[in-house]
Amino acid sequence: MATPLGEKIRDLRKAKGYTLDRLAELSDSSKSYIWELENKNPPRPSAEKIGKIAAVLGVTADYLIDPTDAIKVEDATDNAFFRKYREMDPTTKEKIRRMLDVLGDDE
Amino acid sequence: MATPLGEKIRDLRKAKGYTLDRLAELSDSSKSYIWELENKNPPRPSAEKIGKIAAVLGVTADYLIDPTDAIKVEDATDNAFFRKYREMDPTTKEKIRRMLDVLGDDE
DNA sequence: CAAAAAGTATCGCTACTCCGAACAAATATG
DNA sequence: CATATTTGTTCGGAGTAGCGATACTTTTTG
Repeated sequence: MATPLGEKIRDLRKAKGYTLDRLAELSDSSKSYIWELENKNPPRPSAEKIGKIAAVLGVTADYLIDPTDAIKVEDATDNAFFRKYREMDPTTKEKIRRMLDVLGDDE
Repeated sequence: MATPLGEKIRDLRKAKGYTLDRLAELSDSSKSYIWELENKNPPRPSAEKIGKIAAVLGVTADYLIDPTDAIKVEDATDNAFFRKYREMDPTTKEKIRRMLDVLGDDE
């Protein structure tokens, strides 16, 4: 009955020790609405709400929005790659990005 | 008349050379709605729409949502790229990494 | 235990999302 | 030029986000 979004919000909320009411007031929402996000499907919140909730819960909006259950495992190789990538000049970065777009086409 | 969100979307759309129609179809929206997001005051899109639009434009949803200019496009682009990279299969990631090594030689 | 707090659930309402389709402006093509 | 095509703009309306009110159940706390 719960959606990925709902579970993420509840887990994060619990982890921070917030009640529905508390999270609601921190994110300019109502208790009833937070509850609906956690329990009712399908939730279709506004970007603004998700942005505020994400900020309060200390995660990115992208994480909440992503419908997959993205188990994020820290990979040292990936992180090293990203650090290196970030130091490249803009045009090189652009090239790499396009490379990924192309390679990403075939599923 | 234009909001921060609207300007961001338009700038990114133009930079990619997309028409309203093209961006609309890539992000499962309508032409008229994309236009409203870019031009009308104040837009309050759903998280889902923003997520799709952000993905198509190669930035994070957080960048589009953030009303202040705290997040730089370049950072948002890099983060969106990294997120995409991490979801690739190992052999593709390997290819990208080697690509970066090659391009990093010069300069 | 009793009271307070937290969670569950529904309803009515207003304002807004998002679309299709028609219209206008711009640009391509002959 | 004319006009075909592509792009951008506008509008009406169906459906829904998100709130406050209310009421009930479960959990916490003293």
